[in-house]
Amino acid sequence: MGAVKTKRMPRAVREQQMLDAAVRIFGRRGYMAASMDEIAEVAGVSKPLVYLYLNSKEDLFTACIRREAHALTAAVRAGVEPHAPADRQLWDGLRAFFTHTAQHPDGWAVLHLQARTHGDVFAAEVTAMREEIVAFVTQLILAAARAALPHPRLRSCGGTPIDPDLPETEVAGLAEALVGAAESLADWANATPGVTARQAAATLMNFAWAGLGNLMDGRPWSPPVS
Amino acid sequence: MGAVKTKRMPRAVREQQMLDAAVRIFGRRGYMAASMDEIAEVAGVSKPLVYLYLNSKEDLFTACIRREAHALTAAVRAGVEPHAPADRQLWDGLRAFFTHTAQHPDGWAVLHLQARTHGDVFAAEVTAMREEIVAFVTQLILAAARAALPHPRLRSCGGTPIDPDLPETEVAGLAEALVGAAESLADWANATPGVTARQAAATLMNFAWAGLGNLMDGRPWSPPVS
Amino acid sequence: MGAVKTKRMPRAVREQQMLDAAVRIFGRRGYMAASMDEIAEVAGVSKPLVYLYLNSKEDLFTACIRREAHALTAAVRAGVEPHAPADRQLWDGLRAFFTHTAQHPDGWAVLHLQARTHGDVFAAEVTAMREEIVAFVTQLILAAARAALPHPRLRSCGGTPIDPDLPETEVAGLAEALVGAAESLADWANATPGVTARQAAATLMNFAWAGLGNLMDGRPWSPPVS
Amino acid sequence: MGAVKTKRMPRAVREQQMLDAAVRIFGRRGYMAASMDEIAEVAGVSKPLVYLYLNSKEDLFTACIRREAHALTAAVRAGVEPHAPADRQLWDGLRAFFTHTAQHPDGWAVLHLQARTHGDVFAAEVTAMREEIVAFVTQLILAAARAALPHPRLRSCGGTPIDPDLPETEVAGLAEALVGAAESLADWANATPGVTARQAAATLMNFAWAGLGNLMDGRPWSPPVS
DNA sequence: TATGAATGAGGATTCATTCAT
DNA sequence: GATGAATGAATCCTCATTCAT
Repeated sequence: MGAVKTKRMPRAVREQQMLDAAVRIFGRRGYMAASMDEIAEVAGVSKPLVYLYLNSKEDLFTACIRREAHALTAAVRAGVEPHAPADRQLWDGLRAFFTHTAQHPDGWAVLHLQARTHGDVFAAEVTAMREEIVAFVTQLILAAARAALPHPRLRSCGGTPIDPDLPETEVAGLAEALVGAAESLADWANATPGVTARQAAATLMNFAWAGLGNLMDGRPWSPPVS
Repeated sequence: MGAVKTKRMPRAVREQQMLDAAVRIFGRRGYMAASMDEIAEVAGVSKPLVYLYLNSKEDLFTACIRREAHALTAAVRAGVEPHAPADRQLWDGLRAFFTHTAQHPDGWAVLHLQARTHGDVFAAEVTAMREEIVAFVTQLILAAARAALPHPRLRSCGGTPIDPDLPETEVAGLAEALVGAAESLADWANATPGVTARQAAATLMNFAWAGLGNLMDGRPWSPPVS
Repeated sequence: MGAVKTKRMPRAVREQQMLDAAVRIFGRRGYMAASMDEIAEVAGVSKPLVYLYLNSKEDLFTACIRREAHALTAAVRAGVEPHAPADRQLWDGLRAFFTHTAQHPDGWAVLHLQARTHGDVFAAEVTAMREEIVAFVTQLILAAARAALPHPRLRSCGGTPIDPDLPETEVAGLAEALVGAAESLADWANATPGVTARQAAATLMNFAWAGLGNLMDGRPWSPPVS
Repeated sequence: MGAVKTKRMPRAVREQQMLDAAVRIFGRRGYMAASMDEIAEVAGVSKPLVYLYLNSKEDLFTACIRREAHALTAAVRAGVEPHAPADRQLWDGLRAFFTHTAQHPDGWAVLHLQARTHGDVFAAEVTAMREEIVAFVTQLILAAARAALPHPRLRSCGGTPIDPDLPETEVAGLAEALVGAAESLADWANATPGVTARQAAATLMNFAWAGLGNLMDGRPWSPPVS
């Protein structure tokens, strides 16, 4: 069942094998339900070796989170051209994101489901990554807002914050919503056969960009007085 | 510690005490880390009684999920006027949703974090609720689309799906995105001091309604040819 | 092999059974080599019950030390008449001591061998008891010194310390030596067939009270007829 | 940390380094708590080399005991002049003993604490050494007795045992007591700041040679000026 | 209705020990 | 002569679950 038993590998290689196995098991069973026994077996290695290299279940899980977080952000970064217009950057980033989550469902489960559910220590680890992404999205939103400056309602105000209707908290909320929607769609795309990364990205772009566009146009939805 | 020890309560009351305790512990510790011992203690009851009434840890957790799911959907339903216009319904529903999740953080944690992380059996339980909400949102989207029917591009088509540009999967994706964004914002609002349910709802309405509005207007964002 | 399996005992009884087993195993195997498994088996009980009642191996060992220390000091105290002359008190105390250590070899091993060898926490536990005994002996030595006051060289000094030749550290050293000798003789008596508690006590009285020098002078201390 | 890593040492040297490390670790952590890993690290050597040279943990511990036992008896022997009077021999021997134990606390811990606590095999090893010392002390006691022969009560008996009041067991007990007192005082002196080897020896000489009774008579044994 | 007493099963972790180079 | 790589076997401890009353 486990990996083919190859003996005497250099440490670095074995460590990757172990992380592979761990991500798989943690992603499928959950942090607590995962047993070090199973992880070792899937890694094709004895349990003591796992401890020798990775110290403890906690450390192993942290290592998984870090590796997967790094892989995900790297994938997104690699998909984006830094100097493209904001909508293009978002589109590219989302495609990269959905592609990666579709190709690494266990890693995505580790990040999105498991890490946030098993203690602040682990949660903090993902939060760091998430904040990086939220910051990236926030920047895109602001860039888009700046691009929309010629709009009459905005033209007049040349300072910062760009728009009184877009205070910091509001922008943070928008970014949060967008990221949350993306995360949800990733699960949905993985669970719904026939939905490609491209389609998921298109759906979200439609949803978000058109919405944000209107926002920038100064036509925000306004709550009833109630 | 735990509930005051009162003897000989009617079964229904005792059961609620147990579920209260269980939701609290499951929500805070997670399904696996929660111990029946602690739950019984917090409930102010002996462990065998918990088993007598609720059978097993699994059943207890399921009961928690059901109760909290029911409470949440009931709260949302209670907040919405069925015959109001779609945007009003969405606005009311979101406010009810954010209010409830803010007031029942442990219940929300059970539904949003724990139930989805510990096996398909539990996940299915939330999925049912989620689908109900997604269906509700889907309906609102379609209602909005219908309301936009006078629009030239849509007028001509009288069947279902209403619009060739809005096939079923697309609408499902949009609803999914909206719900996902709402879920994320609930966490964000709970974690960010000073963000009220109303603000969270407004943020999401801005984000979503304006976007959907544009969509209905036939100005969808279109992906670059790449 | 273990105790007869009797079910459903009140907690206090079971706890004593567990301590009995633990003292036996700890005394024979040593703290670290003793396994909770074996202790549970010898106690005729499942392992979880041991943990339920006594928390951890450490706590269990501490409980053993305390119980045995208490039993030993109680035995010595019970053997001594508080108002008898010093030599009589010493004689009685030693007999009680050697009798007890002979009858509870495992308890004695726990106190004398194991507790002192496995970490300061445990050592401190015995040290408390030992200091009590050393204090008792110190008192006897001082009492004897006072009784010897009529001696010309001592008569003249009526203050404290009674004798410039017996400063505090010196007396402490003497008491330490006596107690150490007693401890050693307890092991020796247990290991040497045919040596009774009475003989061990007599040997030590001779050694300590009369001194080897006096012994040579043919004036050995002789035990009262009792 | 650990010894400086020097490569390619002759076997004998390496072995001593290992024993040094082992005595230190065994003395401080105890036999069972000591790990071969730590010993190897402190010795500045890889674990397989330890096994290559010393076979097993058991053998390593035995080697430690032997080396330390030998060192201790050698130190005592070196301190004693074989043809001096008995009291002088005892005095010198004790001083050498207390000096050595003070200078080699880890070795002393191995002999006095660890070796006796972890199984008969090791205990036997120390017992051998102890018996040698007890025999030496026994001889001194007998020598002293012979020196006291002119005493009326002893003169008449020319056989062995020299004195009906000093049968073999009795003498053995006295020697045992003296050795036990010495061992205890060694611990006490090591633990009590400001107590020198000389003072410990004097205390024990007073105690043993003169006896508490004589002490009270104001005739304490006094160390030669040396 | 309610519980004190009890356990089977399993999980994380460590350690002495050995290959293969 | 020396070591990085690897493991079988225990050990402590916890937990969901059930009797017997």
